[in-house]
Amino acid sequence: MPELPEVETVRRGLHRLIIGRVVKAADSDNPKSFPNAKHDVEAFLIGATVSNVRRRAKVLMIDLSTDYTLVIHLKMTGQLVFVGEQRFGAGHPNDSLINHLPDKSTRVSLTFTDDTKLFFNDQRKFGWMRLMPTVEVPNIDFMKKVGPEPLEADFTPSEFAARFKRRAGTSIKAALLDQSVVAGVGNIYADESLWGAKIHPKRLVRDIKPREFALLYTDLRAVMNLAIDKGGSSNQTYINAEGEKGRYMDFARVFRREGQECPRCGTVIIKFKAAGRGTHICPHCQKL
DNA sequence: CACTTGACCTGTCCGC
DNA sequence: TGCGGACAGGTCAAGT
Repeated sequence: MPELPEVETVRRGLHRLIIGRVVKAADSDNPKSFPNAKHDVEAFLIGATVSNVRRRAKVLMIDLSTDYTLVIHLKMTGQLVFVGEQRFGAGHPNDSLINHLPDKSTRVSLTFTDDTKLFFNDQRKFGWMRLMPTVEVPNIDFMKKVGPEPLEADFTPSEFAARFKRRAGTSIKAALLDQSVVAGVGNIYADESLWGAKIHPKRLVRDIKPREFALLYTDLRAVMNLAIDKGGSSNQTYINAEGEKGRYMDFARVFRREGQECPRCGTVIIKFKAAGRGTHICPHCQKL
């Protein structure tokens, strides 16, 4: 699923819903989804109070009163869904998304002392949840190499352009997807921002002009901020912490719009493979 | 080092 | 209706 805007949407929901709740039980059916030793879970998760919910790149961190943290990566199909005091009534839009939980994709279930629950669902099992000391989180390999947060106020256009230097020989799309260049960009917002900046995804980084980097910086931030505002993109499986879909796909300009007209010039949008991923462009606006 | 490709999984959709 | 293959919001460990 989830790129920065989707993970941020989940974070905001969890921040509102689970802080202060106390963990009573933790169950998992899949060691790869939750590879923690039982004695650690019993010592540092059971009985712990949720103190904060943070995000770095596409990684979520649920901080606990025990100075341990649940670190979570949703990868392609992960969901974190809170089921509260009352479930939705039959006929409610979220009814079918939440009321059946847990289901066959549930990898981890947390139960709080008030009997509310947090489910980690993940159809493809790529995602994971790990319990570790809070001070150790910055030392995991991913955190050490991940690039800056693109939406931070102090992230400048010149820093953005400079981060690409190391990837001069690859395509701009591959570089955008590289989490060590800039944090949080995935396939949807790579395509959307490259369309905004009128850059063909297969162009080499070394051939991108400073003026084009400036446009890409501006559009990437605009697209991600809009996506957060719309609650993310629900292309297939993504839902937020309350089981709701995001609405950014209603605003998408090229992603998954092959065969439809470019909203800027009317040329038919095409799809092909770039950087190993399905890629969408306007062939008139984005020339190689 | 920098770059590309396959692997990790399950489910769905599309063409025959 | 069945079956094979391609494909799906992401990283990694390998290979060159």
